Amino acid sequence: MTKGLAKPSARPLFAQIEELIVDRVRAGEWKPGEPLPSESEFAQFYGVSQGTVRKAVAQMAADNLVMRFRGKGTFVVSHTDEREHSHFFHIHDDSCQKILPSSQQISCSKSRATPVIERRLQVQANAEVVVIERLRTFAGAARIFETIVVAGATFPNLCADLSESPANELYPLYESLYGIRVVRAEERLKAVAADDREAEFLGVQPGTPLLEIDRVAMTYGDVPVEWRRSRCNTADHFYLSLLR
Amino acid sequence: MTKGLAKPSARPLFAQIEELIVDRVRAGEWKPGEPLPSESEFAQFYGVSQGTVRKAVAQMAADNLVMRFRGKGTFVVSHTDEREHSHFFHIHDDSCQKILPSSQQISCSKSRATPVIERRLQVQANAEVVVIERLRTFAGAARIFETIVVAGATFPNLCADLSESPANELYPLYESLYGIRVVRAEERLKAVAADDREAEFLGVQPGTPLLEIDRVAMTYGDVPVEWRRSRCNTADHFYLSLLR
DNA sequence: GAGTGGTCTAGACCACTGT
DNA sequence: CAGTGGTCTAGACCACTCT
Repeated sequence: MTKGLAKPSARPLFAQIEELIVDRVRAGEWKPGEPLPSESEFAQFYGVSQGTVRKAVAQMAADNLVMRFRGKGTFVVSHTDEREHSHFFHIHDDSCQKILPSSQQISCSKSRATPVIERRLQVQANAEVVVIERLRTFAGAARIFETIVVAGATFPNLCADLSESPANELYPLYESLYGIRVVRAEERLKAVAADDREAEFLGVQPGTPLLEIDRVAMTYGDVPVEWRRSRCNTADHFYLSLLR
Repeated sequence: MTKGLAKPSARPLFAQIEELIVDRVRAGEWKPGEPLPSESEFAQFYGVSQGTVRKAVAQMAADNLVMRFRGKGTFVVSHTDEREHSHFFHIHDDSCQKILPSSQQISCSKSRATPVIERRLQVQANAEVVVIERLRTFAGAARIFETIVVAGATFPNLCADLSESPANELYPLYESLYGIRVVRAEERLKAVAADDREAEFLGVQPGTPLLEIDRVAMTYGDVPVEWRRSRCNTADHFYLSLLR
């Protein structure tokens, strides 16, 4: 009957509603795992039809920000969820089974951002950062040497937190201890030669080809959270990429 | 008012309509680049509401089977489209520009399927296949050595076709000459050492780390069409993978 | 102006989960 | 049972394209 908010805006109503709800999720109004208000509640609150709210929330579900269950409700996704474990991990073994590696920490220390880190993490020149080195193992064999860098300002006590409760997966920890949810990532893949240190940790000859995965993980609004460089021995494994 | 087809089926109506329309596209009722009937025509034809057709066709658009333009209509996508060029090509240079390589054919010949080809291309043991070798060049430098295998039964005259009209991109050619549309692909990435032949073509030392991309390209219904192994010198380039 | 896809509404019915 | 999300319908209006 009436157009509702009747804004002369170019953006569709459902996209505006989506943005409003995403902002509230982002602000922590509902924590990971908690239910959002129902469609009808949102519709009443924003003065739009239920169909418009549905389209907004459906888009959030497609973006993996929320999960919907018929008869139960809509819930903020959490890296703590079983099904979210290893969401960004794409290594499979040669028989095409998805791998769940264990992690062993080599070091954790504070340092200063190098130029490449400044650019990829979008931090100030010479900013304080936390650097973690880890070795990841599948089926008893060390396969990945991993260097992880996060901003010290954002994760002030990460090394202490990790020594208190060693974590196999870091993203659930970022979420539970620092309230930061990784929602997307960009990975750049190259083939490189193992240097001496990597070769020793991975038990291969220096110069052995390794698959380098250079990842920037981002939270809402494409804000970088973590830079990670994984060097993988892909003798018995591969990185799976599905294109449509 | 009425439920329409009123099937007691578990699958939603829109999904059934989608399947019916996809089957017709697949059968070639509308060729790549041609317009589909309008939403209202489909709605009348199938005896469902326009909204249900909309949902079906929207899903096809999300799967990249069709493209929709307001005021114009819905069109079967074609690899001949400008914007579909290099749709499955994910190599960028280190300044993050997407690369459009040129291709130089090294060889094209008929051969017999090896066990790995049988499995990946899902052809009979010892089936006739066409094997193409190509060298791909960016900015004057050879960067990718590529081996391509397709079923001989499906592409009987491919070598002759290629010598007649050398093609930089093969998928538009599969589509225009054989009516086969590649709609999705699975890529497996590894780091490998260059063998002597690859090293010579790529101008590197044997043993140099190369990024291997092992791709199976598929048409409708996940039927394999082509197997391709690309070995890339990633000294100045990377493979981009976006995770959400 | 007629036809296209895109948005928005309002209401009905369904399947499912909780109590 | 009331409440949730999921499907389907019917109709209105809009922005855009072609003729």
